[in-house]
Amino acid sequence: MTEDRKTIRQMCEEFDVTPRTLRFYEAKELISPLREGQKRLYGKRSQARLKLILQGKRFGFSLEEIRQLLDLYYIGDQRRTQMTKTYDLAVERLSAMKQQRAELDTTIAEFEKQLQWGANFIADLTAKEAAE
Amino acid sequence: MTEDRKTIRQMCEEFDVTPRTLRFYEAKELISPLREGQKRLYGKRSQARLKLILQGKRFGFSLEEIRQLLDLYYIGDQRRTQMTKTYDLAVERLSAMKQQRAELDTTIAEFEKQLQWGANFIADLTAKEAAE
DNA sequence: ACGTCTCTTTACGTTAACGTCATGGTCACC
DNA sequence: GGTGACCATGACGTTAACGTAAAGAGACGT
Repeated sequence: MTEDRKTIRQMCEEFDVTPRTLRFYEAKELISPLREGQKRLYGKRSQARLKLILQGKRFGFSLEEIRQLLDLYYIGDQRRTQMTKTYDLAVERLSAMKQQRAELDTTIAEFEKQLQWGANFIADLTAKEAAE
Repeated sequence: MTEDRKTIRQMCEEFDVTPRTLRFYEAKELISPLREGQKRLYGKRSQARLKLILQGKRFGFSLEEIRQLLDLYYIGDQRRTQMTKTYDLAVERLSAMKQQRAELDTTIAEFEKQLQWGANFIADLTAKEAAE
């Protein structure tokens, strides 16, 4: 028993979110912390899920999409049909991510070229003004 | 004169957006089409900008951020101070994008591992049921 | 007992990025 | 000269993802 249950405040500091955010995620059934009386206690599982949620957000997934992805990580005892559906969804998502990475690659490349051009432009401006 | 001014409807079809979206972008000063009487006419510049806007959106930039980035592409006659500021902003953004790509890479990797695990899990389930 | 934290729930407010009418002008076509 | 088709400008509605304020319970120090 690794005894690492954290209060809401501890969670907020560790993951840099507000209490409201955590309660919001709970309302959306993304996390389900334990209760000690009234107070929420976030165990290991909740912490791991929150980490995944924040990861997902950084890649532009909506909370609803993230909720579905979480099912992949925490399967448990579902029926296979349901699982397969989730799995298929994940496969799609993965290919979307690869597609996105490809686009990101070319965008970065173009962007770097553009930046180089911008740098030259600024250099030109500076030269001109020095010459006056 | 390449005479490729398009109406709002033509733009919508070509870029798969609604008229409302184009007017909205205009209100936010992201595009400024010409006018023929009352009607909007989108020239080459507007088309190029729209393309960039949609690109930016796919990478999670907000419209406001995109507006700033567009200044980098269409500089014109600004003062150097302003330019340099914009340039610096772009450099930051580029490094953010590279960072994002790195994260994306590891996420894809983890995700693939997880998917493999999920596939095995499903396979197990199937085997069990077949055995019953 | 009192004040002060930290937690709780409930509920209304906010921002971005449009969607969705409602209303009205203009032009070609029949 | 009416009737669509396409355009315009308001102006109000919508969704996601929280923010923020109100009101109250429980534990703790003095």
